[in-house]
Amino acid sequence: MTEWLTDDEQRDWRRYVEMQGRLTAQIAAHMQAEGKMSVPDYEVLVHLSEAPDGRMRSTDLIECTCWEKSRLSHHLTRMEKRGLITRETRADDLRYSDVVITAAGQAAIESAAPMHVAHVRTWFIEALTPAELATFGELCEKVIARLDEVTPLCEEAASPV
Amino acid sequence: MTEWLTDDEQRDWRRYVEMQGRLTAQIAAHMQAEGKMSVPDYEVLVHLSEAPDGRMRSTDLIECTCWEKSRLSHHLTRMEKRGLITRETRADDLRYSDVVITAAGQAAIESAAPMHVAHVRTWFIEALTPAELATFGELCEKVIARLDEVTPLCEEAASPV
DNA sequence: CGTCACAGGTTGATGTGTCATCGATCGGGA
DNA sequence: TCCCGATCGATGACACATCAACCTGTGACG
Repeated sequence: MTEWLTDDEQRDWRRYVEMQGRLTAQIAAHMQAEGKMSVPDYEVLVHLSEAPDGRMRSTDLIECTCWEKSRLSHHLTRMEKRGLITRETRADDLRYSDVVITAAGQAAIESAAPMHVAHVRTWFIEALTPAELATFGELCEKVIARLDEVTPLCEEAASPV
Repeated sequence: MTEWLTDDEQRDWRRYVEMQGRLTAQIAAHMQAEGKMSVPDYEVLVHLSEAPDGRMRSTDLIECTCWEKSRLSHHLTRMEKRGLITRETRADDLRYSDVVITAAGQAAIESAAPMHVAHVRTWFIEALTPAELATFGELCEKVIARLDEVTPLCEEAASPV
């Protein structure tokens, strides 16, 4: 309707943007410095380490992470180079390939996880009371619901003509 | 204290992570597709277009954006190549240089701004009631306060020994 | 007047994300 | 049996972010 935001809307939007930028940067920097890995590395390793045999198909990793397949592929190449994972083509269907966590990857995730949790706790969870945190979570959920609802419409609106 | 998060804490943290990832991706993708520019382009152009004469020193842009100077320099190089800005060394102090928005840059920002506002409105602001938005903003503010408070301590804690 | 520390700004190397495209394999229907 | 479409995954080109090193005016201090 309106073309611009009200002062209140703008204030709250900018607060969110500032918070998310700083929180993301803070966590990424410390993960890199102390844990010797990037946030994306961490994400992949968490999923792998929770999977049976520390092994998953690429397709399932895409599902878990919501990444694009090319991003995953590139990232796995780099992680393989660093010795955190290996790739194995599946015998039963040659199109698929398994991603397997290595011992080094396992060790890395085990040392990084508690640190990451501590950071989330320090910079985010402890900033709010339990009730506030619950409220915050619900509001995030509402935004997610909005995205769920709106995204398909946009996809359709963008393609025709 | 604890090494892991409670179920509630984890749920709310993951909601936040999902929301922020999807919202960021959604906005960036549409800015690129419809506005023909990236979010960083947009940020630079907004500041320039608001400055008198559409002109600012690099140093002041760094101040506004909170970017590293090398990031700004690289990005300005790309924007210059795309014709959105030009650079001019200042006559009075050769160390400084001015960044100036071009007519094309002005046109680009003027067409992109309402679109960006509409997206923020659609995917974020309208997902919440005004009261909820205000609450959300306050909670963000609390997290920011936490970051303000903790960051200097971390800097100190990270360096010694 | 030197010279020297420093700040503004650039550059190159490296790691990362996205897009478009491609090669290969499987599964189903003529 | 043979093709055909769909799917998995990889790749190359490019945009972006960070780090470290660098060049160069300026201004302060001897």
